[in-house]
Amino acid sequence: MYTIGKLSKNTGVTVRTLDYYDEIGLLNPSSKTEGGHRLYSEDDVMQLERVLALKYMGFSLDKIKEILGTKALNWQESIQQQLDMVKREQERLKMLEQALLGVSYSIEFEEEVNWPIIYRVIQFYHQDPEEVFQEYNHHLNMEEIQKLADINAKMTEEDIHKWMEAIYDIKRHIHIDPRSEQALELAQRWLNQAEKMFEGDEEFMEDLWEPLQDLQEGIAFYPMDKEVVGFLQRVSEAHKEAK
Amino acid sequence: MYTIGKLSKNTGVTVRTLDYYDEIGLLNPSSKTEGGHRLYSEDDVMQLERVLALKYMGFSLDKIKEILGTKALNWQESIQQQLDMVKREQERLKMLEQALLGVSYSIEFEEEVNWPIIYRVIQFYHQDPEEVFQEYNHHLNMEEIQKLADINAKMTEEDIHKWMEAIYDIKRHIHIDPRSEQALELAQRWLNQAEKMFEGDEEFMEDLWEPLQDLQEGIAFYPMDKEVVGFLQRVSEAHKEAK
DNA sequence: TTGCTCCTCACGTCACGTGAGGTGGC
DNA sequence: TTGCTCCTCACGTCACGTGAGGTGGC
Repeated sequence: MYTIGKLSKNTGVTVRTLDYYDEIGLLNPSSKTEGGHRLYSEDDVMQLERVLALKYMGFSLDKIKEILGTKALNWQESIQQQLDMVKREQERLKMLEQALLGVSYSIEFEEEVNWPIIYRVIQFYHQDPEEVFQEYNHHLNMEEIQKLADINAKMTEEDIHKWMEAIYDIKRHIHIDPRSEQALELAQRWLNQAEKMFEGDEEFMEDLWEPLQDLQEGIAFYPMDKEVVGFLQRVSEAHKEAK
Repeated sequence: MYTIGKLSKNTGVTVRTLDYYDEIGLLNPSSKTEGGHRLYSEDDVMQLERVLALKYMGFSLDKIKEILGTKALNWQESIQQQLDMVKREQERLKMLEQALLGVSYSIEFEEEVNWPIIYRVIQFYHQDPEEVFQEYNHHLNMEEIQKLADINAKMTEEDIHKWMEAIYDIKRHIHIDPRSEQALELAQRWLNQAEKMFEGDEEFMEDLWEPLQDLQEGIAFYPMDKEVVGFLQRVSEAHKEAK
């Protein structure tokens, strides 16, 4: 038999927590002293261990009560629900991370806080992953949109950084002579990063080039915009002529 | 000027939420009617948009109030803090996911809920990722422990499933003749999966073989245990002799 | 004037933390 | 008997949701 204090010390759970579990009927001590002090048996300790295990698995106390109270419970179903929740949360965090990185890099490259850009980044990541690219649905079929979403999801921190760096560099030199060495270099750097992200799938990149042209206030491929697309086209044409 | 209802409709934020933001001083309407109804200006709308953007980035309302109230705020620092939080949370979810999968597969293969195994899985994932493998620190150096932790972190759902399947199959046939075809097949299946997880780094696998031998009640490489290690050794020796 | 909108309380949420003021147990 | 442990309230947390009961505005 353990007093509440002993049990607390042995398990690392606070007295208040045990008190609360008693209050909500999750773990009632199997006996009490005459004075009303709680006494926990070995079975109670086992029950507590089960509670803690389920808590670690992310179940709510209500759900734990249900799970431990039901004999023929469908464990696999409960676990599957938890797994679904974990996966949704992981996706949400992934988007949040990309949004934060996007905002961070935009501040880094622009050297000031640009609210419209923050809104665009947020909007971009706020939607459902697949909805983001729906604006291309005039040009691309579902399979291609899925491919785009996958590429986006796979972008690492470094990818996002390099991608934004390349584009901001172009924005800073948007008016230079497209036939110059520097212009070619800027375009080349952009292309290298694009190829890395698209894993060398040049065919798909070419398919995307057309929709990019009438990218209006499109926010996909942030921070690409019409100016940058225009620059890349000028350089590309200048390069073709030179050959 | 917008009434609270109009603003609510335009932004999708509930009236109660705007009411609350007024209450905590996060967004006070810039004017009121004689009767006390709130009137929001265009500037107020802008402020609300900023609040929503920051909220999406995961900041608390208190923190948002601080960010929007300070002129020369260190944005990068705040964003970095958020990113750190996101990363910690992602790690936690990754461990939670692996623990849930471990429990799910243990129920699937054992066809019943085995609490001791659940505790072991939970304990295994409950620790800090690198602490988990500290029990090998007599045999491995820090670099190798890090390598082990990396391999563990990279295990996909399918890896966990196949790994556990291979081991449970061995447990079910633990007493068969190590020279039999079936024993060789079981060992081979285990080896294939191990090689896949270790990305063919056979040298490292051999370094691990020794510590595995005196795996006491070790919980790493769950659900490996001494019995399984013994089986694999018997098969390996029988195979060498046969050659 | 009649709806509709808006107002201000006020309680509930989830899993406890943090006291307060009083008593049990060795 | 003296500390220490334990007891039962009771408020606070975070960002609102959900009423209740009453008034403003076109």
